[in-house]
Amino acid sequence: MPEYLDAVKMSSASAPYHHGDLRRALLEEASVVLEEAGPDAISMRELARRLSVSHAAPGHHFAGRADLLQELAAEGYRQLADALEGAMTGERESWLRETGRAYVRFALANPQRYRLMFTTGITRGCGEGLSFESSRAYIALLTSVYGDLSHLDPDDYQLGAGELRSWSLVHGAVMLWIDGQVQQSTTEDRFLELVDEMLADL
Amino acid sequence: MPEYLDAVKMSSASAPYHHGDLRRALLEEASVVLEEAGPDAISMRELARRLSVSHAAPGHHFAGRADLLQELAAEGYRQLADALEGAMTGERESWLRETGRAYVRFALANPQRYRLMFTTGITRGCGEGLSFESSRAYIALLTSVYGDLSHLDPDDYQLGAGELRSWSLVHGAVMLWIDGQVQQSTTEDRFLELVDEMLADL
DNA sequence: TGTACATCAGTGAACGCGCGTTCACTGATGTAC
DNA sequence: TGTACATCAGTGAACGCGCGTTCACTGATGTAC
Repeated sequence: MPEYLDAVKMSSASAPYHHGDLRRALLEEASVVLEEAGPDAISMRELARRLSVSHAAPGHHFAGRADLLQELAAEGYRQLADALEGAMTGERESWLRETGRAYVRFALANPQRYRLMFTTGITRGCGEGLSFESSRAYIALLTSVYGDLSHLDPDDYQLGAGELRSWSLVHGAVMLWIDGQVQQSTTEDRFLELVDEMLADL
Repeated sequence: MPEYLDAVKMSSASAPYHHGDLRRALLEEASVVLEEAGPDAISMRELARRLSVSHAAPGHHFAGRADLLQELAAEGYRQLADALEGAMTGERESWLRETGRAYVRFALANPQRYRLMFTTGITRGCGEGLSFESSRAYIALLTSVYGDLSHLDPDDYQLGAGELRSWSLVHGAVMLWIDGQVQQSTTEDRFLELVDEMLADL
């Protein structure tokens, strides 16, 4: 029983006037809708419907639809950054391969979240939280390619062939999979094997 | 002056009752809207508005919005297939690199068309025309990787690491660019240079 | 401990939007005789 | 060459949908005294 239902516990069977933690419930339900039907399927009214709440209620917790989507994306970038950073615990030689594996696994576990993060332009003109987390993920990616970044001047950074190659490889594989472009009969396990093979001699 | 305006030529200044070639005009205008604002921005009413025609008129030429989008996608796949096939005229060793370059250039010249083709699921349950052209493009891609495909049994084909690597690389680079994930200050020319570098030792 | 009151998080009705699709219609075109 | 008629490609009004957002409101909560 989710924590935000605490408010209901002691009350009668009829729905309580206050939800308990509608904000969190909205984010959780939005995640469900997201993976069920993609970013476009998320609407304030749909979420309200699913949570048996009036369709104006979400307005008290998010400035608007865009605000909610940014929050979802930020969550995703945080998880992705954590995963990438966590993949660089072993020896330096393994970083590139391991972050690649972690990257693809995150995306395949959260395909529509990944799509939201990378193909909807949600990072354009976004809030601080989102841009902080997405920067973290990008820095982790750069680190996996170059190791130490201390010699790198943030104000003078230019996209390089190294990170473009690695990022394109994982992003491409992931997007082909997510968008159903990979031959139908390929199983997820088989696909991951192929990805590992692809990353082995990166 | 587009050919479909022939019908207007001889008439007075007032709009003629019949358009001339509304079907073609719809496809052309849809291409414009597509590149201006992406696949989601294409609607039958918007196209009708732009062509100064009643909003029900497009219904006489396309079974529905999906039908029109499939036609746009099919056009794209035909162009892509032509470009890839055209890139394999030199010596065998250059095929992979040259098709890669052609692939990326097609996508960067038609970014939203590319998005329509690869990220909207438009090929699922599509008509013959579309699936024929997209197959042509895929076969060209396979040919660039393996050369002769005659030993390959179409009924027994399984996705291999070779085509996954090449396709992921170009698809990934292209999608990152199209979705604005590449550092803003990177120019298109610079990006193409990086892509060529990336493809040089494929 | 009790009460007044501010604040917060809900409700539900309403507005305005754009969309796809359907329908009876009508003007223009082309063909058969 | 002229005329009757079928066919085609438009029109414009209407229906129903879901959406985001706004608004005056009200019920619940928590705090000050």
